[in-house]
Amino acid sequence: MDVKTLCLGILSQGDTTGYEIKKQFESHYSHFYEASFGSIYPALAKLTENGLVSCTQQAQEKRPDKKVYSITSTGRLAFLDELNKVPGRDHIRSEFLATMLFGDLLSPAQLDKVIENKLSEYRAELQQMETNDMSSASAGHTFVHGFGISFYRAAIAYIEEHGHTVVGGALLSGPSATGSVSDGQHEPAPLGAREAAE
Amino acid sequence: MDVKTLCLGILSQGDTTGYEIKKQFESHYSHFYEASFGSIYPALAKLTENGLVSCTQQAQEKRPDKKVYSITSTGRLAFLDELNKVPGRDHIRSEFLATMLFGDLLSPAQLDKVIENKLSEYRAELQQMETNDMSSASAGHTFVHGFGISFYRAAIAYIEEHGHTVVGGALLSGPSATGSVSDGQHEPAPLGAREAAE
DNA sequence: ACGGACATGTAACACGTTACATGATTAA
DNA sequence: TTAATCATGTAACGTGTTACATGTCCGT
Repeated sequence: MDVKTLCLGILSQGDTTGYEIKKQFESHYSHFYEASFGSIYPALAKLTENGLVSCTQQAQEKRPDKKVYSITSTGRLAFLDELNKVPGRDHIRSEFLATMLFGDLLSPAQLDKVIENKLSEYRAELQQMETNDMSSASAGHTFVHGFGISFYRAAIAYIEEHGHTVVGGALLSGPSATGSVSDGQHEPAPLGAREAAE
Repeated sequence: MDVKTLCLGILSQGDTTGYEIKKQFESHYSHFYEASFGSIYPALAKLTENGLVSCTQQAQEKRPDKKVYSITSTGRLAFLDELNKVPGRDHIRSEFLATMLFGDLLSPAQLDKVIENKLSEYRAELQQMETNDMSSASAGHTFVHGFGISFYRAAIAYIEEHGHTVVGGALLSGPSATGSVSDGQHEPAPLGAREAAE
């Protein structure tokens, strides 16, 4: 689902501006979709060009004209059409998991740090979501919000329970995992000319 | 994490070809990363150009030369360097969730179909993962595999428990939204304050 | 005869990010 | 004065997908 469609969806819930749409992405949608101004404004322009939304310019004293967008009936149909498509597969894009996948290459201390970091990140995210007031949200929003919470809970529980197995694995297969591991503050190898020929 | 880095990681586990790398993406990595030939081959070429991998051409009778790539020591360092970066935020990219978000626009029947479809998809995925033999996998692979399983379990449980709330919501927001539904004992607020004191 | 596995690669295209450009207002 | 918020937009760039090009071998 691209930014154009997501904008259309947001506009289906009420008229608003590009600036506001960005803020919505940052607040409720940030856990599974995001968008920057560089994609939102062109998306809105394109939608207008295609007649899926209309735009009312509101002159403002000392600021750029505020452009309030409204979804048109054509736009509503197009969005419904999009919603009726069979949704594609989900993807968990996670650099954390990628790191764990190759965790055997890291020292136990580093792995531990990565795990603890992600754990507190997840916990913070979870707490923030749990304190969110959903009482005035639509059923759909509430559902998705709850999904996010349940994802974070499962992830936290899993990592708490199994994170150590990777650290253990690293200990066993580490070529030079001697006691001198010290803190993660060690000199990382130079590898300078890596991008030299770019 | 881009395809170049992922290829480097795969090559850190043993020499192989571009074709084989693609197959690995399809088999164990498909749940959270993927890549096509159109990105793998150029990535390998770039890595070779930068000296992070080396390539041994193996002439074959009636096929293009098979190119077996090996990670170099420079490549190993570069990959380690990458792993030591603080991993970025995770993202759940899900068209299913996007659909649910705007679920109020769909008819109960359609919503139900979407939910049931996703549920069987998840169940199939889960079953496939659960029957996977991980006994010879590294600790990292096992961890990530388990993470996936626990994600699918949580998702299935959540949808089973709360999917109906969205369908219910759609029913309520119909043309005649009788304001008398307030029996206080109803479905809203699935999660959130539920176990705040856990 | 036809599709699929093997095996590599290129080019056009889509889509999004980052950084820049502009510029007023308000709170620390 | 510094930063944030308001408000819109463009251009360069990165990164990846899709579709194409090339050609053999094998099973049905």
